[in-house]
Amino acid sequence: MNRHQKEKADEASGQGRPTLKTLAFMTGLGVTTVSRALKDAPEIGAETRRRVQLVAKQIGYRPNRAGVRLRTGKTNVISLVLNTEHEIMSFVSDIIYGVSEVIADTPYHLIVTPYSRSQDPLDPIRYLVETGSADGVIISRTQPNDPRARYMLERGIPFATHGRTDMGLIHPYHDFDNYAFAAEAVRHLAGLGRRRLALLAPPVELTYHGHTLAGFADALSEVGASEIPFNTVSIDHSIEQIRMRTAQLMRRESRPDGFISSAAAATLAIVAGIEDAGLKLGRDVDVVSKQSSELLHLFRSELLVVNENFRLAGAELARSVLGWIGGAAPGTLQSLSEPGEVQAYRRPD
Amino acid sequence: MNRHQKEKADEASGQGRPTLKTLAFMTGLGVTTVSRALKDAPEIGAETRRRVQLVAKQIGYRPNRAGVRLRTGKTNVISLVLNTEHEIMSFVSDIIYGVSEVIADTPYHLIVTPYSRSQDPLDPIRYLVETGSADGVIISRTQPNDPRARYMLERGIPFATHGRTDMGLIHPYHDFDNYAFAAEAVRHLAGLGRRRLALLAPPVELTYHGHTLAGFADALSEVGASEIPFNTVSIDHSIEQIRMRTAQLMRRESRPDGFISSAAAATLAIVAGIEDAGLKLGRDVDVVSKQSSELLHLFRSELLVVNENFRLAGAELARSVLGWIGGAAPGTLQSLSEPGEVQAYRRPD
DNA sequence: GCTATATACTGAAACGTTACAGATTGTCAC
DNA sequence: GTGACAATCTGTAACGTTTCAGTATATAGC
Repeated sequence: MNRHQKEKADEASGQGRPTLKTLAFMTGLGVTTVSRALKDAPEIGAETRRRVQLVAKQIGYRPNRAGVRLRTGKTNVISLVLNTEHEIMSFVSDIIYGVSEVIADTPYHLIVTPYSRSQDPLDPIRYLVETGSADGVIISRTQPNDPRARYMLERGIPFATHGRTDMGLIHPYHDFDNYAFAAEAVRHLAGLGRRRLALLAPPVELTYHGHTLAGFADALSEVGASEIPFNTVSIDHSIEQIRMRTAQLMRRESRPDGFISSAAAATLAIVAGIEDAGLKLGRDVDVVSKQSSELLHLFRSELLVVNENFRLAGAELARSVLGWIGGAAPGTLQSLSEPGEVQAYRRPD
Repeated sequence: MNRHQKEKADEASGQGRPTLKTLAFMTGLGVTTVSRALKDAPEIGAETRRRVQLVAKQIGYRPNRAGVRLRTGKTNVISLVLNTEHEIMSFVSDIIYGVSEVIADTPYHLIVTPYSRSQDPLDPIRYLVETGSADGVIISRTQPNDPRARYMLERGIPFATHGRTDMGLIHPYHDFDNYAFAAEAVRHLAGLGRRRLALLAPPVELTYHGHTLAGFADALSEVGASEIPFNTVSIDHSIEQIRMRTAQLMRRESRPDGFISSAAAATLAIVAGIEDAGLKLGRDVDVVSKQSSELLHLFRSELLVVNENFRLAGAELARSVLGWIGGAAPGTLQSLSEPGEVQAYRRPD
């Protein structure tokens, strides 16, 4: 053993985190061989492969992310891009948990990339792409003509959108079927004898605003009910504004006898507005609302709810992005979640 | 210009992402000089420094994270470690937004590291430390004797805890003053003539369980009120269980005339339980609850609330970790957030 | 006994960065 | 004119990984 080799050995047996060099020294092989043995390359003997993998497991070898990333450009990172002002609360944590669930036994890390209202929504995307900070991206608040999706499609970076686009371009997405939700809600209200329905919709710029309106309109004509316009507010407005507008609406002669709400927080405001006007839920008016956690029935037992599972959405989105990174065709990574039945309150046993 | 230099130049002017080499070529300097000029090293001439920085800005140079990380070990990552089952929803997103706000104009990225109930809470921490995946860590669900804090303290990795420990060890934290919250709540209820108070506390293993109980007990004896034990459930229990236990309690002869609740979701269950027992909020019993968003008053206007700002907590936690990374003394990075007044509902104008 | 070919392994280079150890000037004291 | 010293800049090596271009040995064909 010459001086050069001696030094190498000394380094490799040092107590720092084990590297390929450590493994190479311990097995008596070259780093190249070790590197290949660990990824089951065919040109490595079966016996050697097993031996290397055994030693690696024994000493708890874990590839250095910076080394891999520098050499290959692979970051092993998925970025979830969030709007810090608009995103509804519970929504966010559920999505995060869903994503986490899926990437838990992969080498991927989840980084949260925020942007605020004041910024161009493209800013964080540009940052991610320009700096190569992620292998895949998940975005929400998807628009029919979404510049972010277009941008990422142009650059060839894998992504998935929460909600669909409408640009004639194919990309992975997960969406809740808001057309079906609105239509079912209308039918349910019609079944209760309600005939004059108001819709508190998502903000116009988002794709699912259109879906929701279409489901609402189609079912209205199907059941022969009519719409009471309520489009001066959306679920993005403040609780106070929604409450006030609802109260105003309910004091009119031509008030609705049914509401459909696209978000649980907004529903609280609607109910408050209804009661501000001196009317009673279940008697003067019925409300069907989406919710993502089972809380609305505690709020008012007269509420009618449809559940939207955001944890599932997060999981599906993560699966889609990983699939695209893994080489699957984007068109095969799209999913739509169907709403369950409209649920009335059932008293606990 | 010899062949060797020519090649270098060709590479450096290529259209890939600019690196130090690109800058070195453009300015006619060496990479070492450029590297130093960018970080304002004193041995670089003022004029050169300006020139390099100007060019860097012009062509949008951004240091390659993998390069820095490999060379220095600095990850520029803060990890937020979350329990995917227990963490209350809105809570999580607010903390994330708070952290994001603070690290927005730093080179730091936020990664979310989840762990589930089935796992040892130390697992994710060990992973982060062993793989050197983060420069700083934020943990929640802090316990009086917290193995995670102890572990990180031993390894010398900067972290901050949401909630305090009680091990005689010094580390950064941010906490809400739950002692003051419980005490104020008791005083407020006593002021309304309530004398028999029940507390729905945090789970026993968390540090703030103790704080809350202490504030509750101290104020009880101060105002001469008594406790109706309600310790078969905590805010970690399911909505259904809390509701059922509350209803049971309220049907007893010795029922409380006041409740204090440490979490908004649990408060919904308490109110439901109260009403299940045929009693009326504000008449038979008053409830003081913490909340992190202004929703409880919409739920029942009779509720009394104290606000806890989790976005602020996230921001403080991020500042603490960054401070520690930056070399500040851990003991100077501790903060306690005082609760505001107990708020009754005020009708909107 | 020779070449061709497959098998199993290896060293060197490169990704972008920073730290170390110089190298080249110019200035000043004497 | 010489030595000392500060000011400013530079090349090389290293972090851990993968890829490229081999090398060495054994097997087979003829």
